[in-house]
Amino acid sequence: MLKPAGPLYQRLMELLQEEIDAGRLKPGDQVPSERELADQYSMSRMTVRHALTELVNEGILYRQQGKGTFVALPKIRQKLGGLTSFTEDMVSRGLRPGAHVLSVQVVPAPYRVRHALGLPDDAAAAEVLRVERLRLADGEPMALEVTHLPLTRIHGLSGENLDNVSLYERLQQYGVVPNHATQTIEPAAADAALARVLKVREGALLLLLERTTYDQRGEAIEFVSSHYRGDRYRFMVELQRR
Amino acid sequence: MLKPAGPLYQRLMELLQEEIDAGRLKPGDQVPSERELADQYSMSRMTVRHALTELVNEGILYRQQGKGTFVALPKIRQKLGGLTSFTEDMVSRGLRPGAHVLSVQVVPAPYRVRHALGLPDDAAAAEVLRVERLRLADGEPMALEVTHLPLTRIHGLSGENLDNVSLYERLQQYGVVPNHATQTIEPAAADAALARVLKVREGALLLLLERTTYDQRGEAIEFVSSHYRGDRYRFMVELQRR
DNA sequence: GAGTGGTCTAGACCACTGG
DNA sequence: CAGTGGTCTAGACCACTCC
Repeated sequence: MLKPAGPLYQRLMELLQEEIDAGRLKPGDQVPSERELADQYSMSRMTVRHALTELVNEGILYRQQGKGTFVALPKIRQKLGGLTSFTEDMVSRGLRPGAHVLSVQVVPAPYRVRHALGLPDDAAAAEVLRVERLRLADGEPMALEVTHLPLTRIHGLSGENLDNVSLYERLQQYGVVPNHATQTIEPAAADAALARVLKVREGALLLLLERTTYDQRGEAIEFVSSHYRGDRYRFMVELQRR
Repeated sequence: MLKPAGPLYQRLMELLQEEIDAGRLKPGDQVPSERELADQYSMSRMTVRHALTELVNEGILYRQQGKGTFVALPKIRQKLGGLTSFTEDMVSRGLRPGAHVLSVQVVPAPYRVRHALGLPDDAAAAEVLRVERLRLADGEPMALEVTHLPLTRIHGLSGENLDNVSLYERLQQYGVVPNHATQTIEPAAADAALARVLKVREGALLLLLERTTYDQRGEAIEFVSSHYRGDRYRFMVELQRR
């Protein structure tokens, strides 16, 4: 039966999700037609469609005009191109995340950072908070992460207490809510400095991830440059056809 | 005015898109309220909502309950985690794509490929078409790409005429339509063989991309392993918060 | 209180699929 | 042909924001 809380369409979504999780609806199965569901749960067809549309967008169901709505294979049901923090990323891999803050400074933004964050083209006027953190997984070095935050958005955030803390969670307290990001990935090799902090040999394979994160309005809120150990980290992404 | 073709909500989407492209609606601007648009174009509010919801999903607009609907900054409006072929990828980078087929064979699927494609755990029973192609951009080597296709889906596809052709386009003729994919990315170094075909020095930095592509039903249709030149290629992805 | 988006109804007709 | 999803209407009330 439908749970007694929240919008109707969300309750129907949960109900169908549970049917699938419990195996009562298996991949490839046809779900009841929109008119049947509307009758069965005493709601209008538009409300049923709302629920089904959301589940289709999440890749849990798929529709075929004239035929019906069906349960997709489990593989689809992974998070698609999800924007996650390092903390969330490690937890989802079954690792214990951690951080050591190596340095926190207010610096004039270099050209690349100004460009990524959309700051004025005047280094003196464009100051950013630069946070350099060694990211750990199960206590071992995983990545060296350098975050640049425009000062305009985070007046109070000084550099204390960033050990073992998700910076994303901290930013939310300032009303800075990540919505989406663009990321580039390229191969790199460890120089002497990187080799020392990451505990790998010089020349070891690394993955350089550069990410610009935006809020809902499309305003840049951080630029992060991270060197991940190639022997410990493999980047995963879900791609969706349009 | 509204164009005289296709569903109403799509015509409204196009109209708003044009207003934005033409600069008559700028980032941060509030678009007319749903009730205003409904009045103005003589359609129901639900139809207006349908159009706006799609544009919000595409990251072109964003909504704030109680306040209004607004135009997002242009940065958002890139393709989000789009599943593209090598051909499309190169074209979007302004490069001329090409391919040299190095080998086409029917082989028993190795363990990794069987696993990725969800084939039976019996190498003899699980045969795949293995296509090895050198991918070019502006005539220069960009990547060595090894594609594995389950034979069950592509009875007629023999190995000819795959030069300078999008394999995706060819697959569509067999009713095999890519819908989404999972991809992993890790750093690699060129061994002697890779160095020779990619025209880089041995030990040069590469990016190893491994992709499993699925159709709408969630059935795996290909497994591709590609070594990209690190000096020419940088992987880009858009991440979306959920 | 006025205006916004969020949810919901009870119908309708069209386009596509399959027998 | 019957059944499916795709589009559309003309209302309604709720939740939230701002004044």
